[in-house]
Amino acid sequence: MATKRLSSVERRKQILGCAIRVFARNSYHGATTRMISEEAGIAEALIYRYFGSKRKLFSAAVDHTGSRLVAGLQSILDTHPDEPLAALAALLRFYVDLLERHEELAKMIFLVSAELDDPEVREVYLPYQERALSILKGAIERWQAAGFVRDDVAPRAAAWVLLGSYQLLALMKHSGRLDELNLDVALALVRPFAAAPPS
Amino acid sequence: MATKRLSSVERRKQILGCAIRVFARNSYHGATTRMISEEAGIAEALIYRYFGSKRKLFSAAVDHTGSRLVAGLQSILDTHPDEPLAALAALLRFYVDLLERHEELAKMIFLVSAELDDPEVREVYLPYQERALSILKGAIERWQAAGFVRDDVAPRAAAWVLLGSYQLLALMKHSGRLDELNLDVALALVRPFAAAPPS
DNA sequence: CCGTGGTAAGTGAGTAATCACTAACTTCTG
DNA sequence: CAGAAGTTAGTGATTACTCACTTACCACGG
Repeated sequence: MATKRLSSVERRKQILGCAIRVFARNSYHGATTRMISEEAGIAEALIYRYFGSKRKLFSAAVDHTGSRLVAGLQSILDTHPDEPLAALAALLRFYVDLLERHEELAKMIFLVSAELDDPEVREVYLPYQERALSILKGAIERWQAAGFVRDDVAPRAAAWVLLGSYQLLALMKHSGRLDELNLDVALALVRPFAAAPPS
Repeated sequence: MATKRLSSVERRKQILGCAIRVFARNSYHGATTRMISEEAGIAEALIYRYFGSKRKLFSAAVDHTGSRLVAGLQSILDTHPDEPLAALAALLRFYVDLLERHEELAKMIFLVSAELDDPEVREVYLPYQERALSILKGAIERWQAAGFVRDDVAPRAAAWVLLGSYQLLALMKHSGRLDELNLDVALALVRPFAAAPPS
């Protein structure tokens, strides 16, 4: 077709992006390699030159998603080292931004959770989840030491809740109820951490 | 085959049960009508006599799942009308029980969330979700009036969080980390409601 | 008690379409 | 011109779904 010729690394990136979009819209089994090739404007066979199989392509998509999630969390908690309230607000904003401006990535995280008994998916995704949990746990421990967060909060448990918050927002979004995400919900998610009741 | 002859209502129930199991294991697109017929020990054609199409069968499975979820919530909050702590504990136990003893149903809820941009699925599932939210919201409002729950908790927002808690537990379960669900996590989920810090 | 016929329950053998994937080919570009 | 980038035209297997058919059940007349 009128496809421009790309370098192999750029083409790989492009195919991966298109694949993520198609997987997000149709789930793994619902997406076809033909759909992906059409989204990318290339011949179906080219996918196999770059990724070998549909399954490996999906694994690459999961890997990309996980790495973006971890990178996002890391950067947020790095830029607010000792401002828990700002950090938590930024965390929620990060989630919402993911849901609204990077819908494909958001859907992928949800999709991965559903496809989590595929061994290959587990192997790629769970390490990222573990890193995300440990990043959150570390932040909570630091805030506890600084007296920002109640002492009787268990850091690992709180990390689970913060990570899981994303699932709640995603559920609201996919239900078409993200508009209900207001200060009330944010407060309900964040309140248990406050050393003193927030103003 | 050696299939016993059943009445139409019993056969319908049996096929639905098998379909839920197969859908839960393979997601909608991953499950095939052949798999379902084999699970039920019947000819594939019989599925179409009873349900018309794979999609309608899935809708029936979603409907069953939603109705079980709502019924469970309703019964829990009915049996603990003015004991918020007992009710919340029962709620978490209900979720965990769903995850451990009715794995197919648990997986279905997760699966529905992922398939939520299919209009037919939305149409079947969202009303159940709305009912679940309003059941939870009603309970929280009653507890507030009785002084069990802080006044600055927004009932609808809290209902979202309680409903979303299930997603967190499901994520832990599918990650193989349900063993981490201890008092700490339960407390992190429930603490924001307490009028006074729980003992 | 016995057949017996009507009907509901269930099956076998397909259909066209689509799936993931491949081999042999062409075209562009440094 | 060599090799990398990309395509064409298929492969057998599998998909959701259908149709013509058979079997078991049961009310009812004798």
